[in-house]
Amino acid sequence: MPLSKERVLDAAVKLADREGLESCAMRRLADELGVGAMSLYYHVSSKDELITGMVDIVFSEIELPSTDGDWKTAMRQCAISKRNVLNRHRWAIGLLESQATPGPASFRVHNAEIGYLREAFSVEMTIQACSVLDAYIYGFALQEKMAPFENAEGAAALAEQQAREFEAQAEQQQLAALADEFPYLAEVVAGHVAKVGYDFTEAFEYGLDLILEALETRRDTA
Amino acid sequence: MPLSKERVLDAAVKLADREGLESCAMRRLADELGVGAMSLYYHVSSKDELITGMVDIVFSEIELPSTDGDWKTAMRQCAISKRNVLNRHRWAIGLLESQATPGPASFRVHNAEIGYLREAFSVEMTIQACSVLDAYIYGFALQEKMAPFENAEGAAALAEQQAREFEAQAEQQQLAALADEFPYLAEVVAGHVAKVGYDFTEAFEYGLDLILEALETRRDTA
DNA sequence: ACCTTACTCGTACGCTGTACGATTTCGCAA
DNA sequence: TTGCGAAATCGTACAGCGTACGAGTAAGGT
Repeated sequence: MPLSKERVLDAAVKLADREGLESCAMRRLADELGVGAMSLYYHVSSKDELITGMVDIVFSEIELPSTDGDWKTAMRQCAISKRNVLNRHRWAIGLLESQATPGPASFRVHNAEIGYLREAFSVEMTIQACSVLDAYIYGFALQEKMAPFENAEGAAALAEQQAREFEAQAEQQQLAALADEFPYLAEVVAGHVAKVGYDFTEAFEYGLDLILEALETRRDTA
Repeated sequence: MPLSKERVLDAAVKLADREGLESCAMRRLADELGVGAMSLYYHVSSKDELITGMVDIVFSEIELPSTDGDWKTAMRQCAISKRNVLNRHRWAIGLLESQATPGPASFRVHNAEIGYLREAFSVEMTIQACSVLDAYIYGFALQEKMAPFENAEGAAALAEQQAREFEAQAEQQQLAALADEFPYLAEVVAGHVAKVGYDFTEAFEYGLDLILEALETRRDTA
């Protein structure tokens, strides 16, 4: 099977998924493909182009619902799919919006989103809605990426474990001082997250619906 | 004036502001301070610690309003200050929330935000509100960072310029085909942004108020 | 048989972070 | 003043990075 741009990009995405973006070096990627390092440069002009291509693959995985339903459910599905894709490819989170030259898959997604919204909103309002929703989705994915746990149980477990260490350790004074200095934060972390945990999916959809409903209200009262 | 951790971090932040994070290499930073490269490692144990320190400086610049006023104006001011700080230090945008170990300034900010919200909301709702607002702010900053223009006039100028090239160039067919393929996107870009431009500050505050009002409504109807 | 084109890859260069050990500088006790 | 331990500085070296350059190979058309 010959090398090709597609094969290179696919391998790069898989490698980044598996071992992180920093492991996705040219020599390493070439090894993965059983090929010399410089061979990659025939199909990809630079590492920047490689990453641009990888990002566009990520965009292409976003599912765009048909234009049948109303704008709200369409945007909702779109947002949820976006978050899922971003969670499959966490390395892409800081890059999606920071690409100098967006690829075709990026155009496709934005065009579809604007299409859904234009059905119900003015051009000005469509731009605003797109901006707010996109910002929320990327920002949420960013938070999710850095969180040291995966789900509600994990969050509760981690918080509880830290509470245990809190009592057991000799650093107790320091941590107690910390809780003293930041009482509100301590209340939330120790008093709530440790008990019921934190469910990212639930939190995401709560905020998403909050924004969607607010947009609807703005439209009706405009 | 002797070297110190503070002096190193300050110089690093200034260098990153001026020439970008990628220019902030250890040797370069040492030159900036008129010092050998390895001298930095006496005050900072690794580049990671350097960056963690830089991020905490950024957090420390966020202005936290007094707890006198109501939660809404407090959170509004806080959000606006956050965006301003993030725009002064664009290199920090992808890093703020991706730090494994948040510094004290980060705790301080989150504690204050939670404090404002707890005055009006339940613990659960406070967590949600914090999550939504933070996600929006970081996401918006991310969009702003990658945009190839700075303000409304710039946006209009750029869009218009591209429209000119659109007609002038031999690539016309390609671009026309692009506009054909993505009609909604084309309408927004060519038909609106090119005319009235795009004002980031205005857009940011529109979305911010949208979310703040939605939170207020949720609280009152709960 | 020969040339062209498409493709692969070895070597080398300048950059990065940083481990290690030598060196310099400084404050304080004798 | 001298001497000594600690604090601070820095030169060298190494492994890794992206990639410029040019040599090498394989396949297809004449």
